[in-house]
Order: sequence, then C-alpha cells, then structure tokens
Amino acid sequence: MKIFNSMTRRKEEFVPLREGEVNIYVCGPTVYNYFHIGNARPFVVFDTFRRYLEYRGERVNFVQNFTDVDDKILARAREEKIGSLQVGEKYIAEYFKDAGALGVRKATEHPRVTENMDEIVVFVKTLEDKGYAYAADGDVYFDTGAWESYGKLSGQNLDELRAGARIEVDERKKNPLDFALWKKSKEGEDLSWDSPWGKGRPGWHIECSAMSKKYLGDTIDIHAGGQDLIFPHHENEIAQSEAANGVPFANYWMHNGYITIDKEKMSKSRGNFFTVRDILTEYDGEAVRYFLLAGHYRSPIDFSRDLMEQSKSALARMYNAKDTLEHLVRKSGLPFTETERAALSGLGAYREKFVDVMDDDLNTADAIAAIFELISAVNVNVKDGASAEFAKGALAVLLELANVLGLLEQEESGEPEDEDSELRVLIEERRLAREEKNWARADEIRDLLKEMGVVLKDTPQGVQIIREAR
RNA sequence: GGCGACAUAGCCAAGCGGUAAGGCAGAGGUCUGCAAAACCUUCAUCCCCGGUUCAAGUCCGGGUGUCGCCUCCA
Repeated sequence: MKIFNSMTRRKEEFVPLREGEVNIYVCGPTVYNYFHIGNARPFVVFDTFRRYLEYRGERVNFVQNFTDVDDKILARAREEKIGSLQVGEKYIAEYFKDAGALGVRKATEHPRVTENMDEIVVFVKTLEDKGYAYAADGDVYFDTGAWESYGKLSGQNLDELRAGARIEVDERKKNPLDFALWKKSKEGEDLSWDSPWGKGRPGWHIECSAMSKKYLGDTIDIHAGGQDLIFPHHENEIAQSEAANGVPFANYWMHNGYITIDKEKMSKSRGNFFTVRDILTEYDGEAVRYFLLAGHYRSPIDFSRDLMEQSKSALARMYNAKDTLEHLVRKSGLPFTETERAALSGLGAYREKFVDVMDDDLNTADAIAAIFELISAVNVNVKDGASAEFAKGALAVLLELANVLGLLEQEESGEPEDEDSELRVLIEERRLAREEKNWARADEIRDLLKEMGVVLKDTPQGVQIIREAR
C-alpha cells in the first residue's frame, strides 16, 4: 500500500523493515483530563490504519504511550489535591472508557513515562556522553546546534526558526531552540526521580524516543501523530533518537489533520473544545468515529452538531442494512435463487474497491463509499425479500469491510430473549391487533414503544426492531 | 518574516490528465392499513485569470480567500 510520508512529503509505497510485521509508534495523550474530539482523531485514524494492516495480514506492534508526568498533570494534582500519579491513573482509566466507546482498540503496548524512567535516564545520559546534550544547574538540554539536520521534518532550518522564535530566552541555553531533556525538581512538585544530574523529571520529548526504542527498537517503520506535533515534538524526537542511536528513527511519518470548531482551531488553551465524554452524552461513539473517518485523515475537518447529525443518519443507513440482513438470516424461508447466487458473487467487486482505496494512503472516505455502494447493491436484491443464504453471504461481506473501519460492531438490537418481557408482550399484542385490523390499538402500541426507544418495522417476515440512531 | 495545507452541489466529501463517487438534506413516485425501512426518478462542470495538452477540479504561473505550524496542544 501507499502512504503519505510527511518526511518526504510524498506518497510512498510502504515497505516494512521485516516482511509481515509492522512497528508503529503513536504519540498518546497527556493524562490530565478527558480527551477532546481533536485528540480523538489520531486515536481513531491510526486505530483504523492498524486494523487495515491486520486485515491485510500484517502483524502489527502498535505502541501508544501515556504521558503521565507533565506540568499540566502536576498542576492538576495541586488543584484536585491528590497525587500526580493518581491524576494519571484516573485519566488513563477514563481514556480507555472513551477510546472504547469510539471503537479504538487497546494498543499492543501502552507504556507510561513513570514506568520507564530507567530507560529515559539512560537515554539522556547517552546524549550527554555523545556530546549532544549539556547539563546546566540540574537541567539537561539538547544541543540543537550540535545536530546538523535539525529541522528536516518540519522543513525549517535553524536560522529561520531562530528568527521566528517566540520562545523566552533562557540564559542557561546555548541556543534558544535547545529543549529540556531533564528538568530539575522544583518546590511543590510531588514527582521526581534520581538521576546523574540530581532529582528531577524528564522533559516532554524524551519519553517518546526512549519508549519507542525500548518497545520497538532503534529504527521503527512508522511514527504517527497529529500535525501539530511535527514541530517541535517530532523534530525533537528525531534529533534525540538519531543522535543517540546513530540510525534513522522512523522510516515513515504519518500526520493527521486538525479538527476545527467553526473553522477555528480547537485547542485546550483556547477553550473551544469538546471532550469526547461530553459528546458521548448526546451521540453514540460510533457516530463520532464515522464522522472522523468520513473525510481523508490528512484533511482538516470542522466539527459541528450539524455534521454529527449527518454522520448519525449515514451510520443508521448502514445499520438498517445490517439489521435487515440479520433479520432475514433468522426469519427468511425463501429459497436461494440463481439470481441471488450471481448477485452474491458480484459483491466481491466492492471488496476490491475497498482494498484499492484503502491501499491509497488510507482513503477511508472512498472506503465508506464502497460500503454504501455494496449496501445499495444488496438492498436492491433484498427489497422484495431474499433467502437466508443470500442474506448470510451479503452480511458477511458487509461486516468484513465495515469492521475494518471499526464500524457496525454493535450487536443487532433484535428481539428480547425473555418471553415475558414487556417489550415482547406489547409486540405480540400489537400483532394481534393488526390481525384484527384494530389500527388504533396497533398504532398506540407502536407510539408507546417509540417512547421507550424501540422503533418497529413491519416486514413480510414479521416485525423487526430498529435500533435508535444516536 | 519563514514553513505548510486547503478552496468541488444546500451541507459533508472523493477525485492524482480522459469527460464529476458516496453520504446527509430536499422534490416526485413505488411499497405499506398508516408508518418506518427499502427501491425508482430528480438535484454540480469543480474560487478567479492566464498557460501546457487532442483532452484539466486534476499539471504550470499569477491572483483572491480560508486555515494551520514556527509557544503547551492531536
């Protein structure tokens, strides 16, 4: 497949270091709060990328870190009057809840900074020993002047960066762009570790270099994250890792585009952000996932209620198709026809399209289109009823493709198993009312059920329960 | 100032030189006791101006506009 490599700014054929195996490192969240819709994008996008690679038969080692030592976490700990470690614990747990709701699978490894301190200290020491870092009063800085290719990912050179820099000049730095590898402990901070430079904690950038090395090796296949991490975070990671290891850090760099709110960048500092936790009170996580995959991952997207409504409706169309097929699988008594057999084998064309477009730099928008085209083709066959065999075959293809995108993974709403459930009793009563052409009573029951969140659809194969779109 | 992205129908969005995918919304129809879902029909010449080409949303140049990075941020 081809992926767009931010380093070369071109689509390139993706060739992993070892055939059949892919090592990916994705920058994870700083766990001081619930994550927002902007954070959610890389989680969903790269989870989808991983699913697709696995669908294509690759073994994927997918590492996503938790930054659980950071200024914001320390500040949060003081606010909440609890330990910094507890802040991290809490929001890591919340991360898994929200990520789960979005259909984001757990990474193969979720390393935490606090659990990899030995590796981080060794990494910093290596840089110091090699002359790429210098200590100053308990802090340790990376010497950007000593690393000639600094700026190669962001396309900036040191002079230009210097000219535009709005960084406060720190007297102890040799160069304004030098960044902290290790920070000396300050008064009131409850997290610190011993090091050759005294008590302190790691800077932000070093963790990813150290954990990527530990879990995936010196050179990895793909390093991914949001576009805003290109500078300085990823630039700094490259400098650290390549200076320390002496080999290329990552062969491919993937960056997702931003999410804006009313065409303005969303950010924690601007305060115009929606946490996923908030959005989930109103919309199903899967609708959020659909929204995030409806466009190409590198394009900027604007988040709004209107677009969530559109996503919700589109997803409902997918679920209607799935539910109808599942209903037919269970209830249809129709024979499997030659026409159906031909139609079924024709569905392979949609799988081919799906694979083609996903191979082209993860074009999920086109992949979704392929699924809708499949659905249309299936619906045409199903509109006057279809055999259980046909439904089963069509359903298999539909789920195969949708599940690669992490969609249609929810179970059929179905009929309640419990014979005595209120729902079942009401449905039976309505069935009898309809037989007697007592439309008033039948509609009354239907309205009642609707209030309970249950929508009924009358089909030749009997009543079908439609899930409520959220 | 340096670096970069984007501009396609009411909305979202794909398209990577060969005559505009898909979804949402809307209109008309079929089916239905009525609905719902589904099906059928309908709904664009791609920001502007030049150029290259037999052929250009698609390549090149110039505009205009929007957004982003250069500072913690996905």
